[in-house]
Amino acid sequence: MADVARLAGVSHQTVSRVLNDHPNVRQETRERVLAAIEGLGYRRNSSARALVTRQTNTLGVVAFDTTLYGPASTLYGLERAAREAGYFVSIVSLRELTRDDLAEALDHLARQQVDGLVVIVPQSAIAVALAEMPQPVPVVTVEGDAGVGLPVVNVDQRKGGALVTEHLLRLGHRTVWHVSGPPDWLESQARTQGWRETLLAAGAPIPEPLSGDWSPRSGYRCGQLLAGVPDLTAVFVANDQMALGVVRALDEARIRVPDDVSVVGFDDVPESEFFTPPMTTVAQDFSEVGRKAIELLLDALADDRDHSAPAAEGADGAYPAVPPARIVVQPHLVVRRSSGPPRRS
Amino acid sequence: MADVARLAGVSHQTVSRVLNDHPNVRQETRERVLAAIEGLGYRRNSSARALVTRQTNTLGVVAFDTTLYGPASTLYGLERAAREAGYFVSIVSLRELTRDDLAEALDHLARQQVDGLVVIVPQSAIAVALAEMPQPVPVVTVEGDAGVGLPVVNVDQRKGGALVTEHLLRLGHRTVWHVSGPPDWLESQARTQGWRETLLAAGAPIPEPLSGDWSPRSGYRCGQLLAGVPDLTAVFVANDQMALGVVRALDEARIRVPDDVSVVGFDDVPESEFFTPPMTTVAQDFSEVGRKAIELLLDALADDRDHSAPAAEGADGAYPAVPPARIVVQPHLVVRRSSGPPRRS
DNA sequence: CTGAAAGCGCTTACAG
DNA sequence: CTGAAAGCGCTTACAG
Repeated sequence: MADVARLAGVSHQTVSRVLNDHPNVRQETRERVLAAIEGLGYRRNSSARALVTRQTNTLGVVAFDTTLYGPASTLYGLERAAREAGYFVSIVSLRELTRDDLAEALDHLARQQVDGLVVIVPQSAIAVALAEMPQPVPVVTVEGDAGVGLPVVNVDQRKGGALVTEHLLRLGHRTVWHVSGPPDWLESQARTQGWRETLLAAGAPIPEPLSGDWSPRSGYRCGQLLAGVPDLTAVFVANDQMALGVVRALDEARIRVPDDVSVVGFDDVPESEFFTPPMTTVAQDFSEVGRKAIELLLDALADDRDHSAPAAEGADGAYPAVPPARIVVQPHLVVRRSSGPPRRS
Repeated sequence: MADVARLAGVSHQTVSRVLNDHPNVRQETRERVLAAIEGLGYRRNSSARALVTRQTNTLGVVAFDTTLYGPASTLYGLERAAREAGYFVSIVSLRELTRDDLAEALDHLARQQVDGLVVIVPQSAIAVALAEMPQPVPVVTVEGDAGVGLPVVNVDQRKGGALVTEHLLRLGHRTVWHVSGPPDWLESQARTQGWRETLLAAGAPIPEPLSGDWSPRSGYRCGQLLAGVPDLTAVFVANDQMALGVVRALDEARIRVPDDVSVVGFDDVPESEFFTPPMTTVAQDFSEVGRKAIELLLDALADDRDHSAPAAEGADGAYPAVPPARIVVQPHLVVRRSSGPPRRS
């Protein structure tokens, strides 16, 4: 910066001014400085800047199992939105969904002095744990709505479960069986709730749901159980991977999809259109979720800056009690060949 | 830090010494300082530290399409290994695989002053472009071996292609058709090469390969073409997603897998075991790739520090010309039901 | 083994 | 519109 100042024939804080788009710089001076910057290939030292501004311009993301399509897509949306807003993104993937791992991740990111955090917290216990941890910086949660008072963006999973169930009922099925995800996952709970409520509203019998761990293998095991159910005509499986396993197990039991049994998944992974048969499923706009989360976080950061200015605060310095922001993204049903009317028996 | 020093009754650089595990601190002093740190919940300011040490302790990763299983898994391995080594990881996903996007990504990461970079460069043109760009910090490439002189870790894709082809020939197929990935992808080229060499060595006819873009849809289109090939008995498809599409298209043409035609994929995505039929494929240890890449990068960083010390350098300050490091991870064949002996016609 | 001093490269009131 | 000065919170020779 000193070099730039010298070459442009100004002081170094004038250089700083043009770098920060300060208004009080004469046009001609600005141009001279810009030329010097260009000529020297100068690049501002971000550490020095962070030291004085107390902002690192980096956002932390903590996620779980980013090899799955959903988290990976959300992460992609987050990264893209953050970068477009001029932020760096630092990521940590949890090995396990435990309180300790989460605490460690937050600690790691705090060490880096991120300006804000987005945490993907799929389990209720984890959402609660997160809410109880000290939060030195603004936090936005994704899929973490356990009513714990943190800002959240999520997909309306309950609606998704309802869409599937309505679809199957409308096709003429008397009821719909269900393979849920792990019971302690929020997404899993909401999808199951949507399914149950819809059956209830329709006066349809409500079978005992089976549950898997999202993996195709667990779906396969549930499928083997389902193959023994008399009168089975329709199954709602809580994700596409498990649905694939269910179809496989039914196939091995000589039960045809959709001729004998309709199977519907959830997520609309890119493969699902090419499963045998192509899978009816629910699409979620993960990128949108990522974008919205960053939007919310940037809003929170801006609020934070406003409030830290010693302006119109309450006497006790407390923030006005605004309810935490909530953004809900709507899913939609994608009908393919794995679902159809029940076979007349 | 001043607070800690005061509480411990020492100067602030003694605090710095215990923080940096400097040997010259009396045990008793160290303990007093540690206690003060604990008591105050003190955490070192990383920006200030980075400013003076010129190390941010963060590694940059640039990847393309991290929603795919391979890149997502590699990223996971990278992140985990980096964090275990005490590094932060900052990620940028390329929207498009172009020179401009790559340059922009590197610029972004340079702005953050990462200590080192791992770049996943699947296309030959991109590998070349990367090699030509100025590299202010050590770089390790993944799947980027275009002989451009950068350190690289990759999977032996050629071997993978050979494993598949040998497997099918051994089952008794006269030859093996091939659906490759995009021709400008290095992984694609290597898999095709392994296939071709194996057919050649066996004296088998070499059909003209089809090619897709890794998506299930493109596999589906190729499958429709293959359905019209007389004498078709075996196909090697360059990834599992496309293989899924191929199977779907064959199925629609009433061609049964594996009864009529054997199909083999590549990658061993978690779903492939539950496809209908379960897919024979090639497994790659993506986490291992990630770990090795970080290992290589950390080595390079250590070398860099050694060399920047004004020790035993050549007169011109040039580094000794060691060839760039290369790590090759071996893939292995996973045989499932989608491949079998040809039908006697 | 420990402390006083300088400096890393910026930004930010404060003057002019 | 522009500059001289202080300071952000560390580390690192340099003394003692």
